Amino acid sequence: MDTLTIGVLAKQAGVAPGTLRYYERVGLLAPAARSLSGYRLYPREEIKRLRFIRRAQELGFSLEEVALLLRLHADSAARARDVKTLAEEKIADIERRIRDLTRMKEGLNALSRTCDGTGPAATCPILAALNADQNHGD
Amino acid sequence: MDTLTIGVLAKQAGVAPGTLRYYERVGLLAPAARSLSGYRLYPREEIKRLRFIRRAQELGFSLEEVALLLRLHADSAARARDVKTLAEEKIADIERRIRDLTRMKEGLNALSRTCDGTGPAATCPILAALNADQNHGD
DNA sequence: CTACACCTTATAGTCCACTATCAGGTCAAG
DNA sequence: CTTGACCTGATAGTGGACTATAAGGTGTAG
Repeated sequence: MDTLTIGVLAKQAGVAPGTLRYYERVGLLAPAARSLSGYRLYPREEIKRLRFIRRAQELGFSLEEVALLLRLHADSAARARDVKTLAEEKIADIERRIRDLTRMKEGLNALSRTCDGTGPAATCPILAALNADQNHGD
Repeated sequence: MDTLTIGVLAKQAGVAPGTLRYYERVGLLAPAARSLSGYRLYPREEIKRLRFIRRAQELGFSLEEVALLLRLHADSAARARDVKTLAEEKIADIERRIRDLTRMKEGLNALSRTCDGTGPAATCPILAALNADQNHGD
């Protein structure tokens, strides 16, 4: 037959069987057909959907957003504009996170440069800065 | 008296009272002294420790790492080198996260550029790319 | 016929840093 | 003496994406 059990599909997709059950529970995968004994039987092309999910995840989309992308994909009334908007919002979101991280990194770099890494921690300007009475930057 | 109740200290530190109880539970704050009726009574200088915690958090340190920094700060045998190493590891960690996010952003930008945002989603090259049989980049 | 690998569901746990809720005790003002 | 704002501890919930465990049923090779 041209159907896959959960373990086979999971292996092909590079995920755990439990992940597929989880995806079904949260509505990311449609409930699979069942064998007489209750085993899930997936059509071979379900691997495509799983690849879609993984790629979208790698681009930073949450599973909820992936589900929306999949709905847009299946909806003949959906507009390309909606997809592009999602992508652009995600880009903006990622840029915000990069800015936050960059700010942290710069703060750490500034502190790190003040410490020559010798002597007791009591003399470490990094700890001194964290412990200062006033605020450092503002 | 020169002690603060949990609500007053929390307000001065800009956190919720529950946060201070939580910090005590996880060992970030020493158990506070108690009034006869069991109220926590904090010395006024505890605000310094809370500021230390907040600053370190803003630099990207987890509470566990903050606890370590505080231990180094209190330990006369600790070396400045250890503090600097922590900072450098955190910088490297942040740089990794920035690289991951940058990769995502570039992937999204590449896809986003391919879509002119007109027409039905079925024609959207973003969805087409997510849905492709082969892998996009490799 | 018996291993053994697979499958099923339900439920709970993970990480992190809190936040919320509950049932009750305390303190100060009016 | 009551009201209301505070405090206490214990316990559970949040978000996100799973992972783990338990107790059982199934499929197949030897």
